[in-house]
Amino acid sequence: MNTNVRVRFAPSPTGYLHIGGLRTALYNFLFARHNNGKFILRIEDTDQSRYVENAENDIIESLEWCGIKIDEGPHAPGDYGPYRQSERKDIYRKYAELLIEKEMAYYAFDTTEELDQMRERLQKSGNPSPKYDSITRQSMKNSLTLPNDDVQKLLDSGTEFVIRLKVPRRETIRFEDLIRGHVSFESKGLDDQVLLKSDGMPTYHLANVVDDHLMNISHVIRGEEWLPSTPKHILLYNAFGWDVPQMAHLPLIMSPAGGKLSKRNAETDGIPINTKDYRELHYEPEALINFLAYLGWSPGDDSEIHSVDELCRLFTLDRVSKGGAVFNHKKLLWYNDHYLREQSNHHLAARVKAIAGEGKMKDADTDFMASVIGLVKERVSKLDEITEMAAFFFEDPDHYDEDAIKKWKDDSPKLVSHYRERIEELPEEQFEAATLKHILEEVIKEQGVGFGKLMMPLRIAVTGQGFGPDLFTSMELIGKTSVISRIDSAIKKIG
RNA sequence: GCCGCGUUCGUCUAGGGGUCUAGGACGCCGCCCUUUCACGGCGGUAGCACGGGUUCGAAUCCCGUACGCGGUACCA
Repeated sequence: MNTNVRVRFAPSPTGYLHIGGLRTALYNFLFARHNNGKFILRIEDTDQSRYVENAENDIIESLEWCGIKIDEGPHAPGDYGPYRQSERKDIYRKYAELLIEKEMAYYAFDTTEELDQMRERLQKSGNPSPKYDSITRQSMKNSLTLPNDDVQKLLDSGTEFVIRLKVPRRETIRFEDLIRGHVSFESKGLDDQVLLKSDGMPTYHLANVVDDHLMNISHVIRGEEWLPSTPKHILLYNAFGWDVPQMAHLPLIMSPAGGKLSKRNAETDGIPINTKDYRELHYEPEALINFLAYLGWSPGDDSEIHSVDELCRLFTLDRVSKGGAVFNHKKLLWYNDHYLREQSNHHLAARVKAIAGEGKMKDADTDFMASVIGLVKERVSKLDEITEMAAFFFEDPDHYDEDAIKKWKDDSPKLVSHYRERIEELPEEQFEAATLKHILEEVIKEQGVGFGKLMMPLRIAVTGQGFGPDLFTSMELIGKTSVISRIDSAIKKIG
């Protein structure tokens, strides 16, 4: 096994950490851990026009929330920094110029307008995707067509320029993708990619190759959207005379509506798109991670539940699938309720209190809250649902559920009143589930009715709902005084 | 349009020539449990995109077709 595995997650800070990006990070992390390697975070902030202030922090916090630990990155010093590309600007320029020396790249002075004109002209003559390539570059303004003196003059006068990769005219570029196997591209389909922009910043293509080499990256594991630009990267590695890292292109995460999971088509399906949204909506990070791990990968057995540590042990790239995977929100919820139930009542009690709004729930006794949670936790799939489901333990019902109220019949007030009389006689310390149940049994016997005839109206009176946890245990928890006053107001309000 | 990558139940997947009348999970449906709603247990529904090869034998290998997705920027 390779002992020098170094992989990187290289997001651009143009927004919050996308759920697809999170999975890419996760696979990189799992791969690194599985192979005793390093997981590196590199911030690809070379597009200054798209920079978003808080993005970098969000990326780091989101990864941390998920239990993905960064070995090297902007806030985790290592031997290969800096880990922000904007801070490496000079490096790229040096390497771009090296390429010019090697005649693998050239200066180009074309303005945006000239580029547009070229594309328009070519499009008119029937070329649907005009490229700046080995043919068109001959009629453009660059150091290949201009006399050396003119080039020097332009450079000296501070004229804006870019550096472009000189893509060979006819060459087949092949590489072995760890997930897809043999992949090949013809160079004639590639354009002379800009490597260094006119603002002096590198494009992704240059920066990524230079950094992966300088940072000693062994495996490039990234989304499939990068597959078509990989031949350009191979060309660059070859031009520099560097070894090409192992490549692995991950299948995309798709929206149920089809297409790459994006803000527009995912949120209409109720799928949060940013990792931060999952945190704010109180999803369990373990569930998200477990779910995401299985979106495009499986260990090959029938298992479904694994902790991050187990995933590290199990994860291998050869078990990553090739086809895109549709995000299945229901399954995420299934994972979520699994991880929720795994937690102790007391632990959950503290968490619920922390997220509860101002009110009795926030100030509740933790032991009491834990008992309540024991009753409701198997009925919810997300933490915040507990606050809704458990509300009646803390507050008297302020309204009665419409569907439930249909079970409140003409004889309900009478039956409920009988029960009320009986439990009122109970001393506080005997206000217990078993006793409460026993009394109900006696009442229905005396009245000659079935269980449900009293049960449902009682439930509605006490909880306001037609469903919920065991009523007797619930009443015990709510307490005698409150239960009786709830019965009284139900009889008054519903009739 | 061109280039590339894909295609097993609705969804995520197992499967790498015979053990596949294709296995698991989510979902859905039914039954059981039950004071309700859940949990749980049991059972069920549903799939190898299509057409050609190769082979004694193909979900598995090859070639087409269709469909899907991605790319086609001085964005990543």
